[in-house]
Amino acid sequence: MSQQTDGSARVAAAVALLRSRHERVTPARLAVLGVLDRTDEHLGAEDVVTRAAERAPHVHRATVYRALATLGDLGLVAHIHLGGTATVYHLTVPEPAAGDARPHVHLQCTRCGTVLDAPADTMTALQQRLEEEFRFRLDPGHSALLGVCAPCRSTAG
Amino acid sequence: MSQQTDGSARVAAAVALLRSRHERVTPARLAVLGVLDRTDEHLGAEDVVTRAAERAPHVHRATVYRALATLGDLGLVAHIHLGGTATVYHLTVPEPAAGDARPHVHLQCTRCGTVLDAPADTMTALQQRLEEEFRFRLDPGHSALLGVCAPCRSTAG
DNA sequence: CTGCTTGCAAAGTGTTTGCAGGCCC
DNA sequence: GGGCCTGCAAACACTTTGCAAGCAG
Repeated sequence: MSQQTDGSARVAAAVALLRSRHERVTPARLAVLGVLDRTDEHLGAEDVVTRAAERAPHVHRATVYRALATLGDLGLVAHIHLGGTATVYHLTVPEPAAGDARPHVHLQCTRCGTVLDAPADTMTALQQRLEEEFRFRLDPGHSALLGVCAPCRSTAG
Repeated sequence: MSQQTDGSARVAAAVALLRSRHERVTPARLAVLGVLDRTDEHLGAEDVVTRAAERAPHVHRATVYRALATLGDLGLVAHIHLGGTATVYHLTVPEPAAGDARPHVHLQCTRCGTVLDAPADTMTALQQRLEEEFRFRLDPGHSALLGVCAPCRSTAG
């Protein structure tokens, strides 16, 4: 495994933000950031715990949960609710340059559990409508949209 | 037990459907149906447990969960995922006459937890789009849309 | 040094399961 | 009666909390 440096641009930016907020940069937090930076898939808290343990020796479950909460409050990490039950986390790229990696929408099949990614603009219209009609600021990527995927529809639909 | 209005049209219809499927009509199931029929709010499993206990003496937690699962499989009860964590249940009116009470969309504020109801057609366009582009059959009411409500936006946003 | 963070373990939620007995049909 | 349904308790997965010790700043 090319243990790519923790010096990833994203991690570096995250650390910078932590410092600017006078938040401590600890091994546990670095491990969590590193884990999230290293994958493009969505990891559950438990997955983060497991992978973080590979990076830092004794990161405890509770510590990871606390780190995820803290980083979440700082806006460095965001979570998505899949299936209405599972919560998965991902890094919200804080790179000044990067054009704000707009989170895509998640479509989850209630039959097979598969998660499809739809472009962010899929919900733009809805977002504007909710804004106008209800003054409700929709967070498009915060929860997955549930339904049945194509394969499952033909299987027994 | 002389219970008020268990003779609700909806409960009666539900019972009829249970019988037609050769499913047993038990006190516990009747209690669950009665509880759900009696309110228009969305109840969590635990709420159903509590209220069901008032109707039937010793309905156990596990029994309520099993009843909700069974009734769900039969299409008599549906659940919605709020906030991505809480699951709430409601009766899906099986009355032949009723024009299929299409469930409305739920908008939940991640700050104050309030749940707003938006008309079902709010997501019609999105639904069609997902259908065409991904062959994904969206279930509009299955999970709440998360975001920030008007009051909370002005409060600190 | 100061006190935010961590580790650990235990307590909490919310939901599910194995069994023996009970009740619907 | 037969077999599904229930009650009970324990198992479960996930997340949170109380403390004392540890380390960042």
